[in-house]
Amino acid sequence: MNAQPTTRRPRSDGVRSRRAILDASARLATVEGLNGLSIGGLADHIGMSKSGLYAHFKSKEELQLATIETAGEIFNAEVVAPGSAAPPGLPRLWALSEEFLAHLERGVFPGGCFFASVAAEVDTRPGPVRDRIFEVIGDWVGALTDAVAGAQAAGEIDPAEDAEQLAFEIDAMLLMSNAAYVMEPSAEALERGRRGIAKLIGPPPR
Amino acid sequence: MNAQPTTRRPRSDGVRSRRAILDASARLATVEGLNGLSIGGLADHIGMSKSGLYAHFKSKEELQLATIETAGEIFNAEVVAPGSAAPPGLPRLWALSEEFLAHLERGVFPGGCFFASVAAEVDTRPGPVRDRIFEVIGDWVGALTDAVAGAQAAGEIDPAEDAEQLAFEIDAMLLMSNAAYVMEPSAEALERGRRGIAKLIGPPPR
DNA sequence: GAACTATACGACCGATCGTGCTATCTTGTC
DNA sequence: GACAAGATAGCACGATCGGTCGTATAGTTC
Repeated sequence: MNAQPTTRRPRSDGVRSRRAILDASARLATVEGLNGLSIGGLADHIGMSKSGLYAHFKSKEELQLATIETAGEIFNAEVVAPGSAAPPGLPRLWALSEEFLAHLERGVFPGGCFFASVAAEVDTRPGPVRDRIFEVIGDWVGALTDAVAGAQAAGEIDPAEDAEQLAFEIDAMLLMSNAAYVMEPSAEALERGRRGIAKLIGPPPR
Repeated sequence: MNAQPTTRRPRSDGVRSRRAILDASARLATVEGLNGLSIGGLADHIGMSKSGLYAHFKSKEELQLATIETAGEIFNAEVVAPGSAAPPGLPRLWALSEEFLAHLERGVFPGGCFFASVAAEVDTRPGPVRDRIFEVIGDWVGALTDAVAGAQAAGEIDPAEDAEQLAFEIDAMLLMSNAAYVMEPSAEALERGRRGIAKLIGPPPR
């Protein structure tokens, strides 16, 4: 439309602060919830004034949306990207599953899977926050479905199977592992998920 | 310690109010969350004054605990009891699953399964509220496990299977159906859960 | 109908919520 | 080193939070 020939640039310390805020926000939201997380509490947690923090966002909803974006990037970097690095077919499908379980065990988010934690909170509150969360979850399910289809194309999974259905079932195991692991953080919860997935698609290739 | 020989009796209108409060609270908590549900909001919702409502409970935590108890009774009456009425073995296992899916479809709780909704909120907050929720969930998983064991005893499921593992897998399908149904209330979410369970234990007997 | 008390209400408390406004630093550019 | 703009803190606001208190009402028992 037009030009802003001169400065609209953020400052270096500003972007550093913003990153720190959103990083803490994404992690804290899995414990306090997206709505339960208060501006003041978040500011205290990262040693900043409430108004100083708030100056980075126009509203709490914008903070929530930015938090979701950051959580999505973390999830992508910790789970989706390394999982997708595996060769297509069964290896990739198993890699995605194992990376998900591993990110639980690593405690990437203190309250378990960010999107599982947050979806339960906002699933009945229409608005852009809910919409964006559903989008990211849809992308994840899509990645699983694609991996299933890849395994079918490679002849490792019966092509007669409904790929979306199988992705649903695998995701069910992962989500259940997440819930069980948050309740009682032990290897058992993760192992049960693994065993469930193995029952669905066979043992991990090696 | 001492005797209160005479009147400590609640009044009839009191118990009616208390029931109405807890009934609304259990249902609203699946939308607003156990912490997100405010005393004032709940009072407005049932057309009562905040202080009048609050007089029934010593603290918000006690209201939450009573709410959980009420939700447990509802869940029991709507799902566990009718499911357990089916004959032991596969019929009962399938009945429990179908009753769970049916109570989602019936919209018994506007935010889906009460305990799934609320567990995600309190799973990282130690205290009596979390403890009680985990207990009820444990009872539910126990009922599923018992039903699996019953089906094994009847020779309908391979006795070599780990009953707890199979209960985990069935519960995973149900929880995933719940999550999907809350996101998009359509028969597809329920049907996917059914198909997943059928893959685990075979089609429902008739 | 009198006496008792569970119930319900309105007013109010201190704390905290999200959100602005303003002044003071800090950083990057010339 | 001056200067503009970005970043942060201080302060205050209206609303709402969980919670308390005194009081009026209505159900129960005799």
